[in-house]
Amino acid sequence: MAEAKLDTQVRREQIAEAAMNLIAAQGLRRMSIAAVARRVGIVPSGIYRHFKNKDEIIHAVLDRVGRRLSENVEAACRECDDPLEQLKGVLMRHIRFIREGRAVPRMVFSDDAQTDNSRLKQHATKIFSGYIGQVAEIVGQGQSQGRIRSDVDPRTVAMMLLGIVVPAGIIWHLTDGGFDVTRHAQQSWRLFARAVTNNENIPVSQ
Amino acid sequence: MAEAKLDTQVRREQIAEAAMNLIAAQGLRRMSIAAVARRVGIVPSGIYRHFKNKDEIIHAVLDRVGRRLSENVEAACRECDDPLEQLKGVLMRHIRFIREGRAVPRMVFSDDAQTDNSRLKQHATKIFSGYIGQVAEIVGQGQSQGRIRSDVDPRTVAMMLLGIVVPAGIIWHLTDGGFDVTRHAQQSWRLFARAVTNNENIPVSQ
DNA sequence: TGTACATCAGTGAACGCGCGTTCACTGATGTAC
DNA sequence: TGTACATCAGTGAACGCGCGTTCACTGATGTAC
Repeated sequence: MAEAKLDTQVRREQIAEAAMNLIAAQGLRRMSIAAVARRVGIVPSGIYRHFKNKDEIIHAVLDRVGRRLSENVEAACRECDDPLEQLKGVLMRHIRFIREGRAVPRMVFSDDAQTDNSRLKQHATKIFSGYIGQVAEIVGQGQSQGRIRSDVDPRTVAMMLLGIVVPAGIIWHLTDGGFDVTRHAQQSWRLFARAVTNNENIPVSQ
Repeated sequence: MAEAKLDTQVRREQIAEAAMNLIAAQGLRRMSIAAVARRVGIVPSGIYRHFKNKDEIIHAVLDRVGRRLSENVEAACRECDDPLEQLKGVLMRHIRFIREGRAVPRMVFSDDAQTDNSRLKQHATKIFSGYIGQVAEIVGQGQSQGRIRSDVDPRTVAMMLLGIVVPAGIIWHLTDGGFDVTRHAQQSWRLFARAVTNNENIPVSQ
């Protein structure tokens, strides 16, 4: 093959990216060293020039997922000022990830991550609760602006928003895309907005 | 070992039960033929007297899970007449499953079930949407009784109820039980009830 | 500018492990006579 | 009631496969002189 030699920093990026895409498309189980190597254009053993073992690759993927989720929230916040609209932005962006097959839910649910390695579990927990924390912050702002009811825990609200996404993503995957996640998100959003806003305020978006 | 010989009907039950418990406790990945055999008190190859292959065992487990979820809904319906209270009953029972480590979420999310075998995916979808359908029926009754808003799709409401359970279950597993799912369910229920009830009606339970 | 050398990304053969599954067998159980 | 036989649950050795990982190697790249 005589593949071009590339710097290990570049390869690490490529490998993590390939691994993430494989997990999104086929699940953690199918993310084998061989499959990742093939995508990168390298021989399996070559992977070990850049990562100590498979777990390290998964950690790298988790970092990427965390970064992507974080960017999601930041983009939604930049888009507008109203916290409620920002929450809707986060929701719809996440839904778009699912629709584009770029969501990595199996990551967190996967057996491997859950039973074997407690370091992976810890890392996944960190990513997960980091995301919830960011969303909860928006909720908190909405509360101090009087836009969102103050008698609820921001983190509970954040998790409920995630609760719209997760089961929808599962069905979407199970039915190979044969489920209208966008419609579901819009319908759920109406309910969600009604639940969290002060009764006085009618939510801006339908 | 000279294990006592038992009828194949009995063994099938035992095997499916053992497999389900293994999946609930350790995930589908760890549910190996060897592990199931050990629990049943049989040699691995003995399993094949009662099931054609591993997939058939998973199908049997899916049937069990479906039956269990169904019983859950029926029990909640028997308990009281108010549809809203019934929904809360379904929610809290599901939460109890999680707390007792008897929930089998990884089943549905698992990589194997999702990528490889489309028959398993179909079966999982059937179980999943069957459950949602049952809950949606309660919602429909609530709507015709004027207890629940009529401007929402019953299935969307059902999925939202599930949306309270699923992410909570994930965190519960990731943190080895270090997350108060009951508290989360109660908090979420308040929001949920506020969203789905007619504004006129104040929900019965706090 | 040209040569000698160190660095290090990529190679391919080989390993050990766990797992699902097969197969010829054993021996207990229940039925036919 | 007692014996002969068919049935079939349980056994253990063996298999092939995929996978993660190791290791001695090759050869391109970039630096020192």
